[in-house]
Amino acid sequence: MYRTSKDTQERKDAKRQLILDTAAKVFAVKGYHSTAVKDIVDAAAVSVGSFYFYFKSKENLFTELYLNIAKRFQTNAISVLDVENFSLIKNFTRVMMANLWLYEQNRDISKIMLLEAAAINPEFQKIRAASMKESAQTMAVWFERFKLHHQVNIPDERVAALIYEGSFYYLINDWLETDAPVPLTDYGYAFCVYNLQALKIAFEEESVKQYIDDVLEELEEAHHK
Amino acid sequence: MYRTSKDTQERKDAKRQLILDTAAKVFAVKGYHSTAVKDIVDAAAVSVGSFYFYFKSKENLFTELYLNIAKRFQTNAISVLDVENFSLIKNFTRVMMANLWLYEQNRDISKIMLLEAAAINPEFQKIRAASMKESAQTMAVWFERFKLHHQVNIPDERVAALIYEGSFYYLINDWLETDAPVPLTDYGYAFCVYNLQALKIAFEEESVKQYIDDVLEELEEAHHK
Amino acid sequence: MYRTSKDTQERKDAKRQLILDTAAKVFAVKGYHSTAVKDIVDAAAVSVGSFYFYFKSKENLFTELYLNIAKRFQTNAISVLDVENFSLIKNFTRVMMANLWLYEQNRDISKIMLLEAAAINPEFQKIRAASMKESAQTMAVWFERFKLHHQVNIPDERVAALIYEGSFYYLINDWLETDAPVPLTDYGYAFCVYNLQALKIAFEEESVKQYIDDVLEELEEAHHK
Amino acid sequence: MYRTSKDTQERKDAKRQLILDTAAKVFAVKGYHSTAVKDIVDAAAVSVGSFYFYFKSKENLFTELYLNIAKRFQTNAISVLDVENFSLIKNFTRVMMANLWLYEQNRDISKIMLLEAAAINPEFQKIRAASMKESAQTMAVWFERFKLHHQVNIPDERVAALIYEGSFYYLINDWLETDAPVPLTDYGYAFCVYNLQALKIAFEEESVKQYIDDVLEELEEAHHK
DNA sequence: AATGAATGAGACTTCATTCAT
DNA sequence: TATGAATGAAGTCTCATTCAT
Repeated sequence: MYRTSKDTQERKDAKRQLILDTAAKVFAVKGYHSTAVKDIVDAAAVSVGSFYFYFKSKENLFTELYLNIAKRFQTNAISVLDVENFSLIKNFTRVMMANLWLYEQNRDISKIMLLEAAAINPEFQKIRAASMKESAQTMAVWFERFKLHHQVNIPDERVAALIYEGSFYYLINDWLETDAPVPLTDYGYAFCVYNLQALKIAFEEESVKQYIDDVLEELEEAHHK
Repeated sequence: MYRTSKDTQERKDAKRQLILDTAAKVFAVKGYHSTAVKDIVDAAAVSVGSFYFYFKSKENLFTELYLNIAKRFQTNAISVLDVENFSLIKNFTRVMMANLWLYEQNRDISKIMLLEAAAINPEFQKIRAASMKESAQTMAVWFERFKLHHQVNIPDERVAALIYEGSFYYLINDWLETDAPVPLTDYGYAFCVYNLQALKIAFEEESVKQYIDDVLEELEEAHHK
Repeated sequence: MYRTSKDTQERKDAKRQLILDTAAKVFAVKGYHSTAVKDIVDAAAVSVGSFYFYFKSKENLFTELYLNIAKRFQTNAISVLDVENFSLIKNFTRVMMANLWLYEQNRDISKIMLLEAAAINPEFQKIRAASMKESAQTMAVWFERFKLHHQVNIPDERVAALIYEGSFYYLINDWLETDAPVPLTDYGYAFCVYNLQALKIAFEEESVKQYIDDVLEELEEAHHK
Repeated sequence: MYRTSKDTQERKDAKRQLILDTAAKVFAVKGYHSTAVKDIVDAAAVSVGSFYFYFKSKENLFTELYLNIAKRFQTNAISVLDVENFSLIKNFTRVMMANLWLYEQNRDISKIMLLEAAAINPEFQKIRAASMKESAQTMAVWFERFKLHHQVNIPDERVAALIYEGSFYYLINDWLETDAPVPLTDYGYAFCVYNLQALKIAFEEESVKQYIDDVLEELEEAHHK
């Protein structure tokens, strides 16, 4: 019994993950409300019973999906930081690009984060609001540090953080609506410039361009390993 | 025979509007999907039959609501422009504030625009996308003009327009989630500064502050008439 | 007041008849259950209120329509009889053709009689059954008389009457389903032969053909006056 | 896991059939349009969900019911034929009686076939018309063969087939309306005589009576096995 | 662990009829 | 008489969840 329990656990985990991944795909295409549990289990080739063995409810599954993704985004942004050796400008640019890159890698998931999550139901709003607040908070801390070390002009860090997040999400959102999307790098530079200038950070265009190329290359490399 | 068709028409219009307004309120509280037609008609104290006499379907009503609002925002922004006499900076600041002000006036409606509209169903996405595209287009034209007349730096107007819209919506969104919201003017200045700087427009802080005060006063005045 | 009452009455009757006629047309196209009162009043360009001023209910209107038609058919058949001067064969042939002719003249109405009337609701069945029984009874009396005056073989008049009616209705029914119907005379002869033979009545083909031509001519003539 | 898929399948089939049979009964009493899905599931003691698990819609169920019956009637008629050894008269008589017998066995279902099916809705008319056309076609082929082998007089086989079908359905129809119906044999002879004579087929009364008795006995026997 | 048949609350919508004008 | 806005009961169907196997 004990010898097989590890295998069993692995199989369980795999099935759970399969349902989670499939759900993400289906939600992205049909939207949360237009997706029936049956749609998910059919696509994943598992039974309704299994679905409810692994997840308490449809909403529960969605919440888990949402929080998972939120975490991944946070992690991804941090992965490109090198606080010790890089300048704030470089780190900021790298974070912006890392986030754009991650969304580009996961169109399906992005749609869920941005479009669906907003309208599940009043209860879910709280979860979403908390997650967003946390994310903005991280940004606000950054902006504080900018103020300490740079010649910047940010009347209100919290507002700035929100605006930054919004600018990011809307850009992505538009990109998701477009069927044949433009490559990320085209958006990237304009996006970085807009936000760097918004904070009144002085930068050299060539440096920023270089930072962008570098971080994208790194991310691709890490991804293909 | 009905006394005068004018009376009747007026009563019809009033009832239709009542349903529309009530629906906006209920949607804002419960969300589109959690709101049953029954909830709306109960809140408006009309019968289900009346609902379907005035609107083809629940989704249809929502679409009308959405497009109405979109139009109002467009109109409101234009109302504060004075292209002949005002500088671009002044006009831009006024437009930004007019939009913020309108959302502040209509919390319910705003919630619908931003949160619900994103996830009605795949068909509705098209309507929403078209509306958003139009809105961004207006902004992009503005940014073109900035480039002609000012010392600015906008690598890509379309991206800039999207980012601007996003910055706006996210700020509002956060404000909607907060139960005891901060007065608009506090957000306003930080918001204007962020976006003016983002375009690398040189401005004097005091002038911008003055523009903001002026336009808010005007809007209030026009509103109370 | 009194002077106009006759005019008023005429106008009332005309409107009532208009609704009745229009209803017949709409029922024929959409069927009783798929036809809404609104469909009828729209087609007749009258108001819902008027409809309920003249008729107690939708079912009531249908019943009246049905009984009207049933009566017209009875009357029409009788109109071609000449009991004194014509032989039974001639009279029978003339009746068969008169009925076929009347249906051909009123496709709409026929559809109602045959297809819709059968499935209004359990209550209406009684009305319909009574009407049909009466019609079959008339036929049964005829067949009695055949037995007295001719060399015929009819084991059971009631069954024969039913069968005759059925043969008639089914032929019409098929003709109604066909989009480009064959002219009546083509059906007529085969129909008459079938039923005359069924009763084992000896007849001369040429005479029957002549009877058919004569009666159709008469009916057409009477119709165009 | 379900013990055996065979058991499960059997239970599924049984439940499906239960719903089908119950629906037939309820439709026969209340008529298609007056019967709510709730009426059927209550009568069958199953849930609404089950109804829609087994059938796509109320109309769908009805169509299946209708086509099933149509098929059974076709099959039943063929079962009494013995083309090799029996004369055409004998075979024709046997078919007529087999059909009458089957309706007598299934009053409920018959009512559906004859009365309800005519007025479901315009779309269903096509299904019904096709089914009836097929049935009449079978008969027309028979009549062709009569012409080849017998001294008959059928001016138009297609019309004759329609008339025959009509005579049959109307007889049954009347019998369905009557609360205390006459035994079948009483109808049977008169019916056979009418149609044999209608085709001008010479026959001996005693033989036909014998054929009738024989086939009814056979059918009863086969039925009780 | 797994299956999928079964459940039933609840959603949307229609439409015959009423009634204020 | 005439109008058509208003009503709400009733109908069909969906789907998240449960549970016997």
